[in-house]
Amino acid sequence: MEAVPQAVPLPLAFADGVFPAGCPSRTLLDHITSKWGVLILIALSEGEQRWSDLRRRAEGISEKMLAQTLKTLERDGLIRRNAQPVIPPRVDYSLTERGYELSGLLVPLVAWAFENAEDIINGSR
Amino acid sequence: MEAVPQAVPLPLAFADGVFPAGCPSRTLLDHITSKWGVLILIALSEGEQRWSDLRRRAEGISEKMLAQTLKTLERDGLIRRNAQPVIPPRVDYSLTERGYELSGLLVPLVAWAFENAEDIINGSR
DNA sequence: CCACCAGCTTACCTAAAAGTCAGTACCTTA
DNA sequence: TAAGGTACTGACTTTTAGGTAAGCTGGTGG
Repeated sequence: MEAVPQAVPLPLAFADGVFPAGCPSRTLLDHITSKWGVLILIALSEGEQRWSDLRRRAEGISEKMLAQTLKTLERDGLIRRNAQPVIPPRVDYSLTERGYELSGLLVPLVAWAFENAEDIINGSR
Repeated sequence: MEAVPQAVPLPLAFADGVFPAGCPSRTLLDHITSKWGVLILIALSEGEQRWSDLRRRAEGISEKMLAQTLKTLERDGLIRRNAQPVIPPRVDYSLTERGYELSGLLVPLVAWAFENAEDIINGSR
């Protein structure tokens, strides 16, 4: 690895961007970077899944938080809820276009975290 | 925009990845996706900055949370603290290589959030 | 006739995150 | 002599996220 650059080359328009308090992007960021929000979005990036699949996939999530997180993401237009009127009930969740766009950015981030986590958290600097 | 794909084409190795509870990546993810963690990392992606700059940049942050967030990110090896022994004190913060790597993934995410936030949060679906 | 499945909702409670505010050190400028 | 800038720390309180556990629906299998 080469020297660490002191300024980022990425096209930034954050001059007065995300930083102001009360900016809507703060809220949106809170939703998608919430403890379970990321996991759900990542899980759905692998394709449509039903309630019980998600519950199993996002290990440790409670039903309450699953419901809450799904509602928030649906309200934000990131995921789609498809309830089939069958008995026993069957509800499928999937990403919307917008959610898919987002997950494209989220997946590399989570992958990076996954790769670096052990080194970082359990010492071995 | 075309049809929404049902499965993501990205190379995923999450089969038994981030999802297990107690996995270190959950902790790391919590650090970097914390309310202020993202903002600080993004701010530093624009280059080295001192304490008071960051305080102004991440509008609304308290001194306590700034200190706490900086410490966590430093412990994770994502940022570097450079204290000069001058009076009045001067402390500069910058990204490490690892932090720079991460910010490369974070910046597009935040940019996306910034662009989509208004639409999403204030209706106008 | 009872229990069970899936997909929730609700009420209640705890723990963790974050805010408030005061204080500290040291020197400079008014 | 007093106020102010910089980079903090610590005590205390509030807010919010999250966990636990129970209940509901309405057919179906035992």
